[in-house]
Amino acid sequence: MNREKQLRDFLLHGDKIYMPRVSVDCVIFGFHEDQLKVLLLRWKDGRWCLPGGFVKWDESVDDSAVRTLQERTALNNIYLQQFHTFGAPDRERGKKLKDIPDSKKSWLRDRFVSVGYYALVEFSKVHPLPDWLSDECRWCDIHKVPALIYDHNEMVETALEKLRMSLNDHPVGYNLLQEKFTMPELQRLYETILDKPLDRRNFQKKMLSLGILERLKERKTGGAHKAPFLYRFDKKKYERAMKQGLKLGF
Amino acid sequence: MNREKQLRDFLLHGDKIYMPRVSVDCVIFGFHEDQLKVLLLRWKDGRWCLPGGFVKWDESVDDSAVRTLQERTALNNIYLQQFHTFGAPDRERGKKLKDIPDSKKSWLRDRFVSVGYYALVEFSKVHPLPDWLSDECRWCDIHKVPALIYDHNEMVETALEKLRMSLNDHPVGYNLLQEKFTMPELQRLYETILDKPLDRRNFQKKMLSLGILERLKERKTGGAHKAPFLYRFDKKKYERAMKQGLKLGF
DNA sequence: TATTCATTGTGTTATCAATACGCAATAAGA
DNA sequence: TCTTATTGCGTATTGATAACACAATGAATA
Repeated sequence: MNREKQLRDFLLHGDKIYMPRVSVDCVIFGFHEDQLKVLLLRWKDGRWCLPGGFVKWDESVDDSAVRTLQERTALNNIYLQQFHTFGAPDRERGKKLKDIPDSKKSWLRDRFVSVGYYALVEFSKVHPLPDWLSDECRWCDIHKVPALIYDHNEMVETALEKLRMSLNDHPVGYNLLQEKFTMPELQRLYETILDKPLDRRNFQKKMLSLGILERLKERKTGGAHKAPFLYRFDKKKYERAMKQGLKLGF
Repeated sequence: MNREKQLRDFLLHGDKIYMPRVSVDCVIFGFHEDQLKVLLLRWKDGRWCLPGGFVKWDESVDDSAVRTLQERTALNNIYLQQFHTFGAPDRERGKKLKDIPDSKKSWLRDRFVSVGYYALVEFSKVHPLPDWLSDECRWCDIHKVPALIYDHNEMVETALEKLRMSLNDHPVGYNLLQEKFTMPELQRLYETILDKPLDRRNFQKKMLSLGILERLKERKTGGAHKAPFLYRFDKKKYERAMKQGLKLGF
């Protein structure tokens, strides 16, 4: 079988391409139907995990995260942020490599330290792709993440905390929403990330006061009530405001 | 010579104790004479670097940072914070291992990824100790850091940025100052870290409003002017306030 | 067609925090 | 004793945040 040969070759000779002891894992956030989502992989043995990968000898750790992201989402120019490195000695304890011949000689045998990144992507543009070890790659509601391998649940938690903290300096809506969006949509994004309700009117006031939004003439029709305006980020004003550092203060 | 044998043994067999490819570097901050300081090492070849070390096979990356700290400062219970991982493929380019026999076989040969930590210590309690590769371990003013090896200058910059950002959530004075201190001393600490002047009266008002300081009956005499009160942190109130998250807002 | 209803857009007011100062008290030196 | 730089405490002003009122709208319903 071809895949078996591929796996065996990876186990025994992967260290010619990849640096041992260091890996990368990505918490990829998306926003859909008023819910914050993360992208998960299901291994052939049924267990769930975060998208991740290894670092090539001649590439930076950051670049290996970019590569992982591209391979799983088919997206370029992704907003990516290193958030923490996980280095417990037993973090990969488990049945890794079990039943695989020659695994004792593999470069994967001993412990790995993993550098965690989180990414913000536009949900509708993503086409999730499983890797060659996985059967499935799909979005999962942030509140319904199943048990993941190793310390990956902790990674999701930590990534969400860091995302929350960066909320005051980085208008994450720019990366998570579609180009055109309504004020209620933007508000629900913030409410979902912060996990608390915000006053509708004060939220709108604060967002508009930042001067980074452009109101379009269109409205979003089709809803059952008053049609809200559509907005988009004004890229120039957005970047000018970012340099001076936003202060949202939620 | 004994030291040469020790070095050779470390180069050839260190990987029995230490995990290759991953290292740890520490930016150790202290505060003395109104200046923020970092602890630096001078190698036998004259170059300066940050205190760092390697990760034992059975210890966590965090623990290896704690061990490094203890070995350089002879302190326990140090406030330590992982702040970034540095993983450029050429970050150790230079004359590492040059002129050392058998270096081609060493586990140190290829690239390392380094996990950066910063520490806050009480200057007066530290007894800087060089490691076995260094001649000297001493404090250096944050504004006068010389050229350091590899990417260590970038590490200092990044650590300072992160320290600044954490200033609003963590009253760093608790870790950097002596037990008893005056309000002007606390203010100058903040001014040094933020690199900007603060209004004396508003600073005092805000600090006292946090309710984590205890004013002592003593005053600090000996100065050329009005004797300021001495304060210390009220540990219970301090920790209670920390759980709810301080908001300093400088 | 008129009515109902949930939702949106735009205010106003009250409260709290941050900033900019004024001034008396004080310790050391002249 | 007087001067000087500094400390402790206080107030006025400004600005931001939080709480709430109300008219406008678009679809569903009677």
